[in-house]
Amino acid sequence: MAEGGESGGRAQLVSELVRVQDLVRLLELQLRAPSDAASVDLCRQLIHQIVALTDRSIGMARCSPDLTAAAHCLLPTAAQQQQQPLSGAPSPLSDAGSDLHQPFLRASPKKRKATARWTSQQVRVSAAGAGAEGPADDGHSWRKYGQKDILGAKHPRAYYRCTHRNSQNCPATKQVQRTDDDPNLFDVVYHGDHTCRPSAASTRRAPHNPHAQAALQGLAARLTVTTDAAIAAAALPPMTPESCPARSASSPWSLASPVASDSNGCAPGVSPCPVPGYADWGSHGDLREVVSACAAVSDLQGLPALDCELMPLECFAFDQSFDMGGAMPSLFYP
DNA sequence: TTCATTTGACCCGT
DNA sequence: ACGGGTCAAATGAA
Repeated sequence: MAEGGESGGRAQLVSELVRVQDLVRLLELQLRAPSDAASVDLCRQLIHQIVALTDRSIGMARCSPDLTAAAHCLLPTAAQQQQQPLSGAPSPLSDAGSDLHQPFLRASPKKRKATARWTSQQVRVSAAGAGAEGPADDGHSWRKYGQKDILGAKHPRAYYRCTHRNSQNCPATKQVQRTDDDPNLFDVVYHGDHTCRPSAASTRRAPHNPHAQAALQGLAARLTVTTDAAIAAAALPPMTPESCPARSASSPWSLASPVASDSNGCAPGVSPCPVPGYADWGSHGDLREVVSACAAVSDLQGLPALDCELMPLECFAFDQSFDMGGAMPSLFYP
């Protein structure tokens, strides 16, 4: 993206968010260490700092004149979210978003056997650390049951269902599609919740598995949690280059952080990695989602004596009661 | 032998 | 008719 001149406010906001990112990396490092009371305390301190910084960033974003327009575009009220139709998605990618979500947001399922009560969550996942064939393992075992070429999309969409669908009637499915603009990125749409029991999940990891950390790293550095409401927001009529000049017209999607800190040979250490995509953070939506990832981590703060090292990825679930009005997409600990 | 993947056909909503 | 989602037979890998 070619933003001509970045305002001081935005630069300051980005600076704040860079600090947030550094704190998240510190948190990641801390989570790698053997967890004891001291490390848990340190994690909590880091989380407090992250929360404080994100609060400041949000305040800056709301006060910054050149971001408020974008904020109006991207932060609809909860009432708006409920009222806005999901039409008008501009790209094949957003097609995956809007079209796929309609059956789940609207009462009537579009496809046969579609479950109207299903929820859906979208994430954009970097595949840099997981090979070119697909995004990293998300902790569940999936079985591919189909693949389709999607109109207007360069890459086919793969359909997966939970391996335990038959044995445990687990309704979870996901769709994975490589993004058009970046082959290293995958749009993953999760439908339904896993009802399969952990004990029966043959591919479950041992307690000290890297995926637990990958989950947190993903939150902080690789994943963009995009709720239905956010997708709806992305498809809002006001989201036009005219009315939303600060926003990139390329895609309603955004990558939480361009830094694949654990996958590009760039150690997720204290020293910050180069951030090649920062200049591309052209929208408040992008910034907001970075904040979201941080806030998701901060949600862990309230956990009693959370042993992050031992926490399995499956402990996370998307907070479906997420309120776009004032909160952020978050993960909760069931 | 079992399980996962591939892929063409089918179903269903628009 | 078209496009997206699912089914199920064929195939391959462990």
